[in-house]
Amino acid sequence: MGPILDAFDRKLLAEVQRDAQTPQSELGTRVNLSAAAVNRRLRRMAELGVIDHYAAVVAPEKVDYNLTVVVTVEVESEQIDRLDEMKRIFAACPWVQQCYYVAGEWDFVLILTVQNMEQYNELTRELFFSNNNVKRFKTLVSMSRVKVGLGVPVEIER
Amino acid sequence: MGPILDAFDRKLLAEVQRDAQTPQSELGTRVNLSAAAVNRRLRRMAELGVIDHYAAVVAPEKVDYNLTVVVTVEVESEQIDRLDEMKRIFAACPWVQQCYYVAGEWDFVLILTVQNMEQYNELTRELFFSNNNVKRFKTLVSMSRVKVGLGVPVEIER
DNA sequence: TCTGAAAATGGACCTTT
DNA sequence: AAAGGTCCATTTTCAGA
Repeated sequence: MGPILDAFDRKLLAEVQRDAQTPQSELGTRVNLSAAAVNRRLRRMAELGVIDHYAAVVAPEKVDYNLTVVVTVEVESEQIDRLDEMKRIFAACPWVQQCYYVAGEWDFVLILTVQNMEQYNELTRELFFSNNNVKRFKTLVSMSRVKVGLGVPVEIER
Repeated sequence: MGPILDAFDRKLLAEVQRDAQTPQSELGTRVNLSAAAVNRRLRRMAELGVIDHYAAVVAPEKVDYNLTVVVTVEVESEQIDRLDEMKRIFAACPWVQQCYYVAGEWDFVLILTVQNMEQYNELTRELFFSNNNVKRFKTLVSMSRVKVGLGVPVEIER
């Protein structure tokens, strides 16, 4: 599978990851391409799945979600179907923004966005205490969201 | 303080967090509002900063970024300016997608997106080993990104 | 809420390499 | 062929009545 993206594509990706509202004509002047070419390239990358989707990014604190919590979880059994069950539960929880199944000292890492500690306490009961496959979990309360994004550094060479 | 969002706003937010490309007319039929009303509400939320920005979401694996790593970091000194320096460094690193300053057993949690282990090794040298304020750090390699998003569960009641 | 203007997208078609 | 550019139709956004 050859390189799918050229330098134009990468520059465009960097731009639309930062701000997807920029008109294609403006993107064109920035990367030195006509608006039509920009349009074709963006469409192509969407079709390839390189661009998965476009999304509005909401500021949690503006909607009273002031608490971000990182939780590490160790499981009791690593049996496939029990793991799948946990993944399903975590993924389905609206307060769980991210869930990674990891190798290392822990089995899962979760990023939760909640309104307050009380809400988090409720969630711990729901997600961890009442789940008999959770051996232990550790809570790290975020005091500052230093950097928050999902971007991919497509234009970086190394 | 917090701007008031009604049920329409919340439903709209949920929609555009999922997919920001949906035409406002279509959003209108979904939430039972005219396209113009949808337009005004979205604009208002953008002005209030509730909607911070719009972004293209790139699929990392399609651009050869197949490795997600969660790193916990403990610092040597919690002196303000040394912490600020670290935050600055972490935030400036293109491979660092997220950085949380946390309370608990660790001081920082980082989410990194890299192409391979070799690249991660280089980064550990750059970010951790060569930083004399890093006391220790722990690496958790993601085997599966069970859920990945930045959404806020605005439409959930509790 | 409706109407219409302005802007942006996306296709047709031709040119360049 | 593959990709760019120009032009034009269609769709979408957005302001005024």
